[in-house]
Amino acid sequence: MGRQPHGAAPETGGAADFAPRLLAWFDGHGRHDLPWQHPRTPYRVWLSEIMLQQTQVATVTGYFERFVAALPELPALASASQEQVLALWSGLGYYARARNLHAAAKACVERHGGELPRDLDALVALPGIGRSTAAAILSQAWGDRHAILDGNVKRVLARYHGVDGWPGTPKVEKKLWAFAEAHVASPALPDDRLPDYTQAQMDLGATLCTRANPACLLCPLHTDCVAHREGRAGELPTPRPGKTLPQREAQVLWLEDAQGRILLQQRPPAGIWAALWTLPQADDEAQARQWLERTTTAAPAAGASLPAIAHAFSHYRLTLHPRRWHGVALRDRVGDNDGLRWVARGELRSLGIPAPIRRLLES
DNA sequence: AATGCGGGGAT
DNA sequence: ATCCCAGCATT
Repeated sequence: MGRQPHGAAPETGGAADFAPRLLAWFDGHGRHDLPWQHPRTPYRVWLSEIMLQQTQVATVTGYFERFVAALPELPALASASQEQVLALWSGLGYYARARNLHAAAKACVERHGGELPRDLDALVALPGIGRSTAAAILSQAWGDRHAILDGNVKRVLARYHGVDGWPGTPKVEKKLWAFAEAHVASPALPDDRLPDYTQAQMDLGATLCTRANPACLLCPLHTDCVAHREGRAGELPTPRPGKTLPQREAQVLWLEDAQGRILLQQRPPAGIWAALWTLPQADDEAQARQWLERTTTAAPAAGASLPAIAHAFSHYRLTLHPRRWHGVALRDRVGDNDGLRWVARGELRSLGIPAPIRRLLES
C-alpha cells in the first residue's frame, strides 16, 4: 500500500501515517536497552525471539543473560550438550523451543557456515522458526523489510483497523497479516528504520496498547484507531473462546538414599516436560506402590505425605501428591536403562527440571 | 482446523 | 480464578 494520491482519504488516510507516527513515538518512549539490543547480533536476536515466544520480557531477561554468558555464539550452542541447553532453559517452559534451538544451531553449522542465513525461507526451514520469528530476526538484526505478526502486533492491528474475530483463527490471522504487510511496505517507512519499526510495534503493544486498560490517550495512533474511535478498544481483539480445563492427578515419589541423594527419572522424549528430569511419577497410589516395590527397597506405607501441589498448564490442570522416603536403595535388577539416576542436591542446577518439581526439591 | 506444549504476570 | 503472553509443530 502506497501513499494516497492526494491528501488523506477519510477512511484509510491513517494507514500511511502508521509507521511515521509509530517511529516518532518510539524515539522518545520505546525500549532501547533490552539485553538483546546490545549488541544486536543475529544470534542474540534469534535467541531472544525464541525465548520470547509466548513468554513476557520480564520473564526472559534473566534466562537470556545466563544463556548468552554460557553460550555466547552460535557455534558454542551447536557444540553444547542437550543436557546443558535444557538446564539453561529449565523453568522457562515450552522445552521444545530449547530442543529446536539446539537442532537449528547444528543445522546452521552444517548448512550455513555456522551462521544464521539472511533469508526468510531458509530461516523458516530451521526448526522452531516460523514466519513471524524469521521476519523479526531479519528486520532487527539486518534491517531487512519484513512484516512481523506476534501477539503485540495482532492486538495493535486488530484495534487500529477494527478487525473482529479471535486472531487464533486462520481467517482473522490472514487479515492481520495483510495489514502488517501493507504497513511495512509503506514508502513512509524509511529503509534504515526497520529494526526500530519492528521494535516499536512490540513496544507499543507491550506498554500502551495492552490487553487490559490500554492507554489510548498516550498512543501516537489513537486518532486513526478504529477501535478507539468506536469505543471498542476494550473489546478487541476478540478473546479466545472459553473452555474448561481437564483435571489430572499424579503421585510424586521423592526418594533419598543413605547419602541424601535424590532419585530422578528422565521423562520420555515427547509429551509434557519431554526429556526433562523429574521425580518418579505414578497415576495413582496403587501404581505408585507397585513401582516402589518392584524398583526400590522403600516401604510404601512409610512415605511421609507432603502438601499437594497445584500446577496449571495451558491445556489441563495437574495436582501433584508428593510423598517422601529416606534411606532408600534400588533393587539389584534395576538397570540404568530406566532413566533413573541418583542426584546430589548440588547437581540439581545442572539439570533440566520442571519448575514445580524444582520448587518442591528446593523447599 | 484443532490441538499440544510451561510458566508466570496482570487483573 | 481467569486470561493470555515477542508462536511453532504436529495431526
